[in-house]
Amino acid sequence: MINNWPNTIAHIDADAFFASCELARNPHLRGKPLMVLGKLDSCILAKSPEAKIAGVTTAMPVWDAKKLCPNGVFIQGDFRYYTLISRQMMAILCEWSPVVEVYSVDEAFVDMNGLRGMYRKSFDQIGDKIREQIKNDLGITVSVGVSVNKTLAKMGCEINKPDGTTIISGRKIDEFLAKIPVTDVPGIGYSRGELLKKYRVENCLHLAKMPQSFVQRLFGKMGVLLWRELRGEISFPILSDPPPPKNIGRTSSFEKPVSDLRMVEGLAFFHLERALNALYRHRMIASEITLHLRNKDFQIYGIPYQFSKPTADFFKIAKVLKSLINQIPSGHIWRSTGVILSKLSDGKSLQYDLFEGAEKALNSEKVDEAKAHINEKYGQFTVRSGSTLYLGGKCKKQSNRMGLI
DNA sequence: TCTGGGGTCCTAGGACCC
DNA sequence: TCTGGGGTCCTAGGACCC
Repeated sequence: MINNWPNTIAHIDADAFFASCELARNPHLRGKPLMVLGKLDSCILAKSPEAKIAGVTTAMPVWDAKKLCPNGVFIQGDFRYYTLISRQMMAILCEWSPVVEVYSVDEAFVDMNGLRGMYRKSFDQIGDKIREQIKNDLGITVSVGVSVNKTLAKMGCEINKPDGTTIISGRKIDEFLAKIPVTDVPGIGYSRGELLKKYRVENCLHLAKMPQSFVQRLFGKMGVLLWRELRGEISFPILSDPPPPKNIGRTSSFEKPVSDLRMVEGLAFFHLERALNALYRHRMIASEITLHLRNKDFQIYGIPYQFSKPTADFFKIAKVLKSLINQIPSGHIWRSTGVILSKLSDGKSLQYDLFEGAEKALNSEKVDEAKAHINEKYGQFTVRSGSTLYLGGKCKKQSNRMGLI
């Protein structure tokens, strides 16, 4: 049988995900402007439709949102709960297709090839059924876009939000692109948008009809990949097995900028534990650590250190971190700090250094493994090192505010 | 826009080698 | 220390995403 859909991908995107999750467990708040915050007195991470109508935007500072919505409901984000709902949403998608790429906490790509025959339904009907099932089971709404590749599926998903299904068939691509500004293409942000404006390329159809040499010259390799997707070709296949991370970083701001290096040390060690928990979860080891700092003018300082061989040993890494903290230039006021573990490799290739004593290394690893196990089961900071106490009683508060305990 | 935290990919250019 | 040209590796920084 001839298949006039050479490739079919769906993009599923939850509508105002964090806010929808809160409304699902607090139905009495429906109809009110609701906003989810990163931490207290910070910025808005998600908002209900009512808050959106009032003019609240994502990343807006809380005090501005309070002016727009004096009677609004402000809720501190509960990322563990959102992760739980996210997993359930992904599980529903896996019931529909064997190939699902989890793209972010609230988004996924689904391989739709062959599903039409299997379910004896149109793509439109399948999209509607998926939305219906997620709404009934989880109490949140999602939007669905279906097209020939990821970029077009994602763009389609955006135009019928919330709670809509959009199909962009191969024949309808040009008609669709003509209505969409170039800055709505995922991969074209502010600066690429500004550049295209100078060439008077404003809608996506215009961009898709430009010669390849033009996009190559302007945006290099990435530009050509995007341009091909706009033309209905495939540059980005679905990755149902996520590749291992290349870096693991954990950073955050201080409540107020600080110059006291003991405060920097406390927060840096706090983030070292978080980063190592993630490293153990992935069963990986790191060859490099960078102490990450940002000053009050938003300039970034990174102080890197290369290990003689890849490691995941807490004590070894903590000692290095301490030495990096001693290298911090004086006379600065810091607004954020953290730790980045990079040059990661598979932990199974870990070789013990005979010269420093295999027994010590094994014991140290046992402690780390037990800690990771407990933290995985009972929460991230059930067991942690004493170094984070430098936060001077603020550690618990800080982590509470990030919704991590 | 007065700015949260966690990532990825690409590119230019310097260091180094023959 | 200057003189060539070509290759590779690495890093910093830009741009973008959610």
